[in-house]
Amino acid sequence: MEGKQTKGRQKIAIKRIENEDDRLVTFSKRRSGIYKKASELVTLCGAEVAVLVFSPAGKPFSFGHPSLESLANRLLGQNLAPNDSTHPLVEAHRKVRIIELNQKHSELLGQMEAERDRGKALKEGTGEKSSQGWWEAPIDELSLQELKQMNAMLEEFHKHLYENKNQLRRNGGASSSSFHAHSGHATNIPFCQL
Amino acid sequence: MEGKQTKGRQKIAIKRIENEDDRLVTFSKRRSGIYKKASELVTLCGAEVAVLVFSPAGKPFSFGHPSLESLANRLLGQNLAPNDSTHPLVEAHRKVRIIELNQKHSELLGQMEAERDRGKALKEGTGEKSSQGWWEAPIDELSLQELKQMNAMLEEFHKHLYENKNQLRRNGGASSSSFHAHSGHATNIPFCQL
DNA sequence: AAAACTATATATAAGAC
DNA sequence: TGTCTTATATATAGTTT
Repeated sequence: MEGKQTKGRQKIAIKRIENEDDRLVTFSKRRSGIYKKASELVTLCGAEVAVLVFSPAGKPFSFGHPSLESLANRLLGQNLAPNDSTHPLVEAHRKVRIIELNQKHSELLGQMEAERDRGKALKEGTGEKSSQGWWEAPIDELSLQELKQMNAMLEEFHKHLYENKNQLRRNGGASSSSFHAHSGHATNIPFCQL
Repeated sequence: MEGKQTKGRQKIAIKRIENEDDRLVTFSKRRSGIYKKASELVTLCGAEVAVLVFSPAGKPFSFGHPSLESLANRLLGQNLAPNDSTHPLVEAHRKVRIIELNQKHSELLGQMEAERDRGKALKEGTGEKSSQGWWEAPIDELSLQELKQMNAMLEEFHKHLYENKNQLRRNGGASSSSFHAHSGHATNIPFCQL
């Protein structure tokens, strides 16, 4: 008699969901959906997948088959010998890497500063310049080696997130103010939520 | 009059696809699907997502969100004190953390047993969803500072890509055979188009 | 804030090109 | 491997419990 019980699934535009409640629910539902898809891919094709998600509030969630942690662990775990936590070679390499990064960073800083002054390029450009995701092409060519490094970084990243979240946050203000507006209590972070 | 033109989508069990061709096709299709989902999550909820996938052959693919690199960089940059790269306490704490992670991991392994992926979402098709790059939203919230770091990170990342691309690739042989059928020329990679 | 529940929008298995 | 099509399996928006 009455038309329908519910409106059923409605079409929505792929743009930020303004209503906070809806956004949160959607975030939760879709995150689960992605995990499911990921796990199916693993099972169906024997692939390995890791998914890292940060809620808009800044909380980390992740899913991974051998798992993000697994791979990172294997890597870090090695140097993680019984007595000596950091393998000298690894540390050394890392140090160098960081120094390089900093240099690179400085250079870019200058360029971007100029860029910004000339008219905040990134903000308004918006549309079409993104015809092809920047990660597409290059990533395809990544070596396993690279990926491992990236994984290790993620691991590190996560770890530090926990350690630092509540403590060091006086990093100059600027850097930390961006996201997670509301007090990130985040004392017990769901590490790998399935 | 003939019944149907095709059988349409058929139900399949979530278990390894034995036929290699089918498996590869499925891997490709689903990977794309996951990337799309990931990008939608980013756009809809302002989340940050990174997906890392290894094809059964060992070839890496990924879909990434800026914050990954951005945050990682900020972190690494920190402990990157002028003189001492690894603070003993931090190291110690890390060790414990990893052990915990491993345990956690073992537990989870039992529950999940699969995850994998596939990619490429916004690319080009479907016009409308790409009206706004997935990174737009989150980027808006990023401080210039963040952006700069992110760029540095990406730069570094890409650079290594090039350097290693032709060299270390003997990772088991299998890795190179799978995808990227067409010669990955990829000489001029679109770095980070802002 | 989680489950359940529709009704519908999407993703995709099969094929064909 | 990419692309397209078709018929169907799934994911999920909106609502309710």
